[in-house]
Amino acid sequence: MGRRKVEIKRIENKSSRQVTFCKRRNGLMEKARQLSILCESSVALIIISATGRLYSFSSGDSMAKILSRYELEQADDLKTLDLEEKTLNYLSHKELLETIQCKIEEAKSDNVSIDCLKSLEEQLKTALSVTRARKVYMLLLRYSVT
Amino acid sequence: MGRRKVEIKRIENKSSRQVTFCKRRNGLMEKARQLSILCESSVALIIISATGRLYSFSSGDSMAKILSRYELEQADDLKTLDLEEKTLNYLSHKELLETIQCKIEEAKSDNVSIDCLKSLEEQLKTALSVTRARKVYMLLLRYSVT
DNA sequence: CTAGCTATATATAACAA
DNA sequence: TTTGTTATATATAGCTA
Repeated sequence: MGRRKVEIKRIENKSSRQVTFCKRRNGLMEKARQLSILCESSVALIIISATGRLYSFSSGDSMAKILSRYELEQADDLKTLDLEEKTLNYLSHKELLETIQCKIEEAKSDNVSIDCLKSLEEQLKTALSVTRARKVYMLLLRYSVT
Repeated sequence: MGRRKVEIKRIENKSSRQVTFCKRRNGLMEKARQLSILCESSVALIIISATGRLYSFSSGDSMAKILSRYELEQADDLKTLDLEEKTLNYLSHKELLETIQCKIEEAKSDNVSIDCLKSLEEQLKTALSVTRARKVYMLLLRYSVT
C-alpha cells in the first residue's frame, strides 16, 4: 500500500518505524471506528508503543463495558475448563473470601508486596469455586500484577 | 475499497452487513498484527458483534498485560483529575479498605446485590486516597457491573 | 516529531458459488 | 455463515518541506 511492498517484520530504521507507527495507528483506529458503525458492533482497541506510550479507542459501548464483557467471557472459559469445579463446594468459596479478607487486612497496614500477592494467587487457585469468587480472584490477580 | 464507495453508516441489508462484518473484522485483526510486528508495539483488540459474539486479538504482550496497563493508566488519570486528592489522608485509605472488608463479609453470606455494590461505589468515591486503594476500587466497580 | 504528496500495494463491495 | 473473483476505493511507503 505504498511505493514499495514491505515485509511484515520489525522496521529497522528508527525514524521510519516511528512514522509508520503513527500512520498505521491512525489507520487502525479509523478502521475500528468504521467497523463499529457499519456493522453495529463494539470495538475496543488498545495500543502500547515500544516506548510505552498508550493509545486507546473504543466505539459502540464504552471501553469499560467492552473490557468487562471480555473478562466475563474469560472467567466463563476458565470455569468450563476447570475439571475440579464440580468437586468444590460452598466451603471453598467461603475460604476464598476469608483469604481475600485477610489480604485486605494486610493491605490496611500497607505491607502488601508482590510476593505476598503471588502466594495469595497460589492459595486462591485451590480455593476457587463459584463464578463470583472466580471474578474476585481474577481481579485480584490483575491487581497483583500491575 | 470496493466496487463502490460506501458511506460510513449502518449497513441496512442484514446479509451484507454480516459479510462486511466478517471481512472487515479479519482485516482489522490483520492490521493490528502488522502494526504490532512492524513497530514493536503491543495491540489488544476486542470486538463484540451486534448479536453479542466476542472476538479478540492481542499481539506483542498478552491480552491480560495490555489490559492491566490500560487500567493502570486510567487509575492514574483519575488520580490526576481528583482535586480533593491532596486533602485526603491515610485515614480515608483505611476507611476505604474497611468498607471493602465489610462488603466481602456480606459476600460471604452471598447477599450481595447490584444495589448494594452501587451504594458501595458512592461510599468509595469519597473514601479514595492512594493509588493502591484506587485500583481496588476500580476492580470492585468492575466486579459489581459484570 | 508532524504534515503533505504521489505512486503503488492492499482492502474490500458487489456478486457468485 | 464463509470463500473466491474482480473492479475500485483506500491506505500508506518513501520523499519532501
